[in-house]
Amino acid sequence: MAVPPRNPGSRPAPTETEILDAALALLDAGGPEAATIRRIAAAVGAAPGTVYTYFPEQAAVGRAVVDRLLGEVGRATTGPAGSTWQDRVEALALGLRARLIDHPGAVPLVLNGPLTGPNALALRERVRRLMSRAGLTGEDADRGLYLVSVYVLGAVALDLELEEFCWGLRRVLAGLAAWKPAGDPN
Amino acid sequence: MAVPPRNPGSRPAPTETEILDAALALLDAGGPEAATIRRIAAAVGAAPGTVYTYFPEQAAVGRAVVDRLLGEVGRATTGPAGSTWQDRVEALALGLRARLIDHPGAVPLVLNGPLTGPNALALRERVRRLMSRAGLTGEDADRGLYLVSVYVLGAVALDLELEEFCWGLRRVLAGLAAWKPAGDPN
DNA sequence: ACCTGAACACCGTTCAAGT
DNA sequence: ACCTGAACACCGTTCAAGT
Repeated sequence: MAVPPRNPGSRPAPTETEILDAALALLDAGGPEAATIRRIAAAVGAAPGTVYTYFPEQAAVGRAVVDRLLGEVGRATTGPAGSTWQDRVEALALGLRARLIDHPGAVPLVLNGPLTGPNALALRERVRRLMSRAGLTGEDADRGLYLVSVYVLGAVALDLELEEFCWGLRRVLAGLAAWKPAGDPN
Repeated sequence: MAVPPRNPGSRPAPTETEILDAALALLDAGGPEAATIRRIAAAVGAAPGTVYTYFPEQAAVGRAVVDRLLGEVGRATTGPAGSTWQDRVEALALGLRARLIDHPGAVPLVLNGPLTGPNALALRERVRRLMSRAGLTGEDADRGLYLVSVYVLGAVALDLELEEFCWGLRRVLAGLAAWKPAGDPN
């Protein structure tokens, strides 16, 4: 019953990245229920307990997957220089929507978590700056950010088509634009 | 080892209502993970398998709980006769928010389901009629309904305070009101 | 220091057996 | 016809034991 230190000739110790890759693949293939610790471990050729070397609990794996997706949104969305804040926020919202639709199994993870990973915070800060450029400062900028976040997450959870999504998003952004300034209705 | 047909002197066979009561109580007390089939059965003094006499699977219990909550929203919200459609929609939105905040453990159930129970459909029809009164007809009424639903669910998922919630909701309704009509900005 | 794999305390769901 | 409770195939998490 001698146990080889690691499966001989097989993979070396898994990377945190490999674990997240496996988790996302399971999520994509089998929905939110499929990314179990045991299956993730099996996918990287390790014992279940090994996952706990990298993450303190199952939920932490989910949070890391979510933050990776948010990082991709931030990296993929580079607004054209001359665009308005609405266009830039819309681009980020569409990017987030696209990532979530690519990985529907991850949507429940996004809806449950408090979204406090580093990429989440960076994205939040970025949108806050766009909001303030729109005249929404301080608390109003935060509220505007919440409004947009809420809209995107809810729209994905309710399976809005792209057309409906854009229809509503523009309405939301119009509502925000009309708020502070004295109204310049062109 | 003779087994009495039912726990002697104890409860008779559980009602569907009793099962839903127990599920909601567990949800309230212990969050979304707590309402397991086994615990629901224990709470009504029945064997686990008994639950399957009433519901074909665990998810069906969750859907029934959600539809009960939506029914309460509809029954509790009777708009004052002379109010505008915005006021009525806002009242329904606030009612839904209140129910969900009373039962936070049920929020994930609302976000996952397709919301097709009878009470969900009735509520949907009611909001659709309000929307059409606002000049949003046909597809636009549906989109407006989606927009409001999306907003409420997302706002609850992200823990918006009442003040933020109303701030955003009015912005959303203003965006809707400004859509079809030629604009009567008072 | 890190990994294994057995063990613990749970799950949802099914179904033969009882009444 | 309906309910029981054992059984099956899973879970997340812990931890002694090995290297």
